[in-house]
Amino acid sequence: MQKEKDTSTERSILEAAKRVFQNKGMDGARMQEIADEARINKAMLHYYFRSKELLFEAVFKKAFALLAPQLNAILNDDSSIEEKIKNFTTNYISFIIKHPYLPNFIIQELNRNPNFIEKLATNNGFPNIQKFKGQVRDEIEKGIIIPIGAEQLFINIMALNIFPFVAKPLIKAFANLDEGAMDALIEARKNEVSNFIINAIKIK
Amino acid sequence: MQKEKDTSTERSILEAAKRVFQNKGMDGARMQEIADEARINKAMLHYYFRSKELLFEAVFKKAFALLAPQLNAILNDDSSIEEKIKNFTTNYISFIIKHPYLPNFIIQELNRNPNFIEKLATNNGFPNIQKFKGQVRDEIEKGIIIPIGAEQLFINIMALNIFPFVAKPLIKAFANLDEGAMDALIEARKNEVSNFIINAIKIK
DNA sequence: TTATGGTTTAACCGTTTGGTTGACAAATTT
DNA sequence: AAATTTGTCAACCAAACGGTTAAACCATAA
Repeated sequence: MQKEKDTSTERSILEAAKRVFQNKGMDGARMQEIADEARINKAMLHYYFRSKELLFEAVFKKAFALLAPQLNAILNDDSSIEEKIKNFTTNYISFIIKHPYLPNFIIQELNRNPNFIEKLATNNGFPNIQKFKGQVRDEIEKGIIIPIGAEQLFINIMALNIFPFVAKPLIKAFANLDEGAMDALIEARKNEVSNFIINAIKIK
Repeated sequence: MQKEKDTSTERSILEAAKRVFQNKGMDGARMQEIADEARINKAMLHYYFRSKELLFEAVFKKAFALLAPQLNAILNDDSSIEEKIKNFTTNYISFIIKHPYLPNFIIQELNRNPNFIEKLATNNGFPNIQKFKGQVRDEIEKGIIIPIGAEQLFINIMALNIFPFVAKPLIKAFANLDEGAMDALIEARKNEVSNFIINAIKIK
């Protein structure tokens, strides 16, 4: 029929699979539901992707490929740490507001199967902390920021940016927030978070 | 046989169910596996808990009941915010090191079924932010800490404490850490995190 | 000793699951 | 236009699933 490698059928399967896997996870997802969502026969899923496992892998890799460049922005960019934190925080939160399912999906499935990350870690473009490490040491030496391990700072930045999306139902309940108030809180974090981090590490 | 409400069988089912549910989640867990783990017949699971759903609820509520008092420590305690942050951080991280599965389990299952939290929110002892809110406003007025929304501060504290456990596989990969190095990093956070937060909010 | 009532088991059941098959339709090649 | 390849479907399958049943088991009370 078509010669394009990306058949329209293949694309609609991937989109449907993305929606279902992200809502229900690997274990909770059903092949029949994905087929219905894509409005095709269940046999087609196997024709294009052979098995549930492989279809899931395709979806997962695509999701991860979306996230990775965002993280490389803070790890491999050349600007100062303060600038990086400001840019990353605004950009990352805007990005996740558009893909709210993403962090949860990746974290959940990586915990289910930690070896999974090895299938990704070999790819080039996989985020790596080396350059960031050097930069942190540099700015500490120059007296720009207080002494802190690059790994700890990196964890803190990730945590403050990602956690609210992951723990949304929990936070909503503890703080008595409805959906709208929670979204407003997250929106405000675009500025709040970078100020918080910079306050914590910058020498005035 | 026994008249105790907590039969040894019931206890061993709950323990087995905890292990299996925490590793595989509600959808990934199998009743047969729980039975094998508890070394009893599968029918016993239904005899004591009627259905998978109810068994899961029992495990989930128990897990949540373990976590809730930890959070109330920071929300409803009377000491100053600085003291609370210091105590909470050390205590909470020590606590989670002993129950590393907990945050992930609760977050994962709450995202799968957000209505679930309503079954818990009615209980007394359910964490609530009201008192903490007043305290934050107070210390801001007195010039002890910088202006910050209580909700934002609460999210930040939760994020910095909990996130590393939730995102462990991801962080390990990005920072090229083996299990031991990662554990050392987390251990160090008992002090790191409270310093970081206090640096960020305290007026010197 | 024998009823009694909670506890435990092996075997079973209907349904759902991921996956397969074989026939057929629509392109592509010859 | 015939032959071949690629795409699509309804029907099917064996295995796994959560849950049930009926009979056995066993400590205690009568």
